[in-house]
Amino acid sequence: MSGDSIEEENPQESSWREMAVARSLDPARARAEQRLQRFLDAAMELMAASPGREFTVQEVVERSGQSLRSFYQYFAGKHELLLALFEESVRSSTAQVLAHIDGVDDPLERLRGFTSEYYRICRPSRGTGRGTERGGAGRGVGGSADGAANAASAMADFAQQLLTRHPAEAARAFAPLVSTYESLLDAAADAGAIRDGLDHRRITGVVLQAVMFNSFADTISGSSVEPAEPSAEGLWELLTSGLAAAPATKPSATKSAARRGTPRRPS
Amino acid sequence: MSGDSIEEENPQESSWREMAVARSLDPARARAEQRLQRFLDAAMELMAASPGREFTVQEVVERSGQSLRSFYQYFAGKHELLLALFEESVRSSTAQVLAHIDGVDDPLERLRGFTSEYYRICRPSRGTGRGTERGGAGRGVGGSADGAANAASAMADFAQQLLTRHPAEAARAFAPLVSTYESLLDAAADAGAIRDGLDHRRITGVVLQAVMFNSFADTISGSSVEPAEPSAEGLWELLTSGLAAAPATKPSATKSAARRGTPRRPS
DNA sequence: GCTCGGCGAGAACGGCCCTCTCCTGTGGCG
DNA sequence: CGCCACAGGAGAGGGCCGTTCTCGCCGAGC
Repeated sequence: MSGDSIEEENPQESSWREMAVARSLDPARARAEQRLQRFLDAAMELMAASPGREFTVQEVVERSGQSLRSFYQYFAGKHELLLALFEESVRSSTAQVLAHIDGVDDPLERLRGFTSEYYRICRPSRGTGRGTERGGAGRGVGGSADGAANAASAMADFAQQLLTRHPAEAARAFAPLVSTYESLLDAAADAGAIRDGLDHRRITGVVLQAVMFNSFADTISGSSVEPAEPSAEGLWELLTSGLAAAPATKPSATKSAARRGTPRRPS
Repeated sequence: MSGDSIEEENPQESSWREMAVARSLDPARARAEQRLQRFLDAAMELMAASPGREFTVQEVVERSGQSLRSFYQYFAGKHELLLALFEESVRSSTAQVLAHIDGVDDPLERLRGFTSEYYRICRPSRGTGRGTERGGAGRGVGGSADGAANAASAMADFAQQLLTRHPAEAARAFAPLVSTYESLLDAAADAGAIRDGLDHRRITGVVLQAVMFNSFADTISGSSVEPAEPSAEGLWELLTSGLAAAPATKPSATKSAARRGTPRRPS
């Protein structure tokens, strides 16, 4: 371990040496990264093109205009491609949701905004709106933010698999989202907006899981795909107030939020 | 739709006709049901034997001592076998959980008992305790309750797939559990134990989903597989009380439950 | 005895992931 | 200008799996 010290030499000498090597390697690296990105883009396009369907490696290869051989040079297997896609999706979703609550100051409101926006993102076939069908491919490494966000719902499909079959990698992939949410919880707790004594890490897991897989709840309860919009509010309201009978000492803000959530379905 | 009325004839004539046909078919039907059950049992044994792993049709066929041909006579595909297994698992889980709260009277306590017991059932590798390795196969159709319950955790693995790929069937399979939970909610609401104005159907979906896939929450938050026991209480407590800052009118039970949840990890 | 339906055995097929080999285009070098 | 190294495309092939199909056995009824 830490065996690179074998090659240590004078700092300045090694520095220009590295520079030279880097200059020689840089184009190669750039090309490699672009090729890799082409695979990622192709996969994203496929997921966006027919959501719910599982693409095949062949399709990715064909769409990317590269070869199977190259694919397995860059990814140890299909699984790694999916993992990379998923990581990027989590990263970009986190960024998007953070941007959404950018101007908000109240910690509880920030928590609410984060939750409901993440809910919206994870909702299938209810993305940012635009299709991104033939979106530009081959940007730099960190460029395609909205494409990733759009595919976030399709990602949830894969998230299950990842969560059950490769928990460690899943945890790593979720890390940015988790730490973000946890710090939002911390801030809310510091402000006294939520109760004390909660295990924020665990709450984070429960909430994110519930939000991400909320569509399952609709399916389980048989309400198919209709409800669409209002359940973000409903979920948030359940999350904050719980089921317990109100002791009638709640501040009125809770009340009004609850009222908006459940307007006696006319069905 | 509703096209079976075409074959309607005189009631009495068709009745003895049916009787005769039934008498002729009955042994055949019995044999058929037993064969079918052998497939189901074999699949359950496989799931119990190596949880998490996905069995193959071949394995089921071999273990059941029957032939591939028979398999496809009884099931349109692997998918239908899984669906049958899943339906049975839901049924038996529902029964088991209902039995668990059998002597309880207080509606809120019944709700709590149902929730936490279902949580326990869905917890992976934390079944009723016994292994059921070479459990008896070939009972009647509705007999193998504990085997099904034990495999419930492995079922969750499949539940995801079913929920995303065949929502209608999934909803049908979940129906008994859903209606049971919903009626528990209704009872609790009638007793004033939970707030008014909640959409019980939707709450049912959300809660069942959260409980069933709670292990995902642990994975997401990175707490791996350690937490085991206490989170059933934690989840129930979150569910009833929510996140909102307590107005200091809660009974002290809430406090003590929360304390157990967050012992400041020494890592 | 002879046929006929149920069923086991298992070959065959197609789709998938992945590996491996062949071969071409390209760029550096004497 | 000829040569070599090598990245990368094309695609055949192997293994696994679900699914289908064919064959042959065996017991039951005419």
